[in-house]
Amino acid sequence: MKLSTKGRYGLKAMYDLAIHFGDGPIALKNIAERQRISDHYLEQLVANLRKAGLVKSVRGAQGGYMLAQPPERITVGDIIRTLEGPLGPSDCVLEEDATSCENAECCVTRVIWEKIRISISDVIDSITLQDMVEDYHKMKNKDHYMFYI
Amino acid sequence: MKLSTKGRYGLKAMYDLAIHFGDGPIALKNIAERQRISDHYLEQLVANLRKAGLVKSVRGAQGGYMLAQPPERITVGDIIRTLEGPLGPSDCVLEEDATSCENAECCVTRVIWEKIRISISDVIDSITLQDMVEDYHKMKNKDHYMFYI
DNA sequence: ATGAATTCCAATCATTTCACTTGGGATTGA
DNA sequence: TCAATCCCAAGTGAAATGATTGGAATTCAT
Repeated sequence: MKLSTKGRYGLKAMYDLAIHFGDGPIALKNIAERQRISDHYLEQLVANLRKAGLVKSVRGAQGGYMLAQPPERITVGDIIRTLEGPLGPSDCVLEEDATSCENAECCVTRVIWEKIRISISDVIDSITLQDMVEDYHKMKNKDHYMFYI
Repeated sequence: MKLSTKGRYGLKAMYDLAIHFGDGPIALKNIAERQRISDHYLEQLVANLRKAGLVKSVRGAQGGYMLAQPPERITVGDIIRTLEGPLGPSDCVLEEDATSCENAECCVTRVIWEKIRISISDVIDSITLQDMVEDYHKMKNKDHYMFYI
């Protein structure tokens, strides 16, 4: 019941881009260093985020990535779903493409999985990158010697 | 972000035992047939549930398993945690043995994982096997030709 | 113009996890 | 006594995970 590194690294990278929103393109190498992620691996994740329209890229020297929309318009759910696929603790309750089960109508355990799925969705859909940026600024004020992560 | 079959099959089996609570020992073979699970695989799961004190066994012919406590005293969370280990979308927020991260204090993404973990716990800790048995009886009344799953 | 920095793309790979299966031994009721 | 059951340990094939490798294309700075 864990998220894979795709979702975890991906959110870190998007958070990093949100902190630097408006600063022009940010090179993947810098994000990978700050967040301590293999840059080649991060590249694969960001490729998916780009295809999903969440980031845009600038090629060539001094190129990099930036959020395709302002931080308040991108939710944690947008990012996690892009990288992990449709959510749900069981295939029979996935947000999309739920595996049809002939007994879905009378499956008592299914009701549980659905509740879990909804509770997770509620959390991730209610948090935007802007919320995270604000958390960052609060933390920065408390302990001014710490850099964000 | 899925539960493994351990948690899913395990909950089905415990639900089956809850339906038959008070009927004496239920053979694993019967549970496996009704729930359409490999019986040898289920055996491994039930072994863990027994070690955790959630079921008790009767050996020999006409033996089987039964809930060690009444259905209202066993939660979905008890079962899932026994079979899947401590919950959490990331190692850094596991219910037990959270991997200590030197930056935990100032990690903004960690806050998200914690919220997800709590929302899942809230769901699974609030549902008992008795709740599921009641769901079963409601469904049975609606469509009396259907057996539970 | 050139070259360094960067994104883009495709393939490969080692390890781990998953979901079982296999093969038996121990216990007990009929 | 034997069939049914629980108990136990090990093995296994397939898939997923989390990368690494190697290079092509693009662009800015000089």
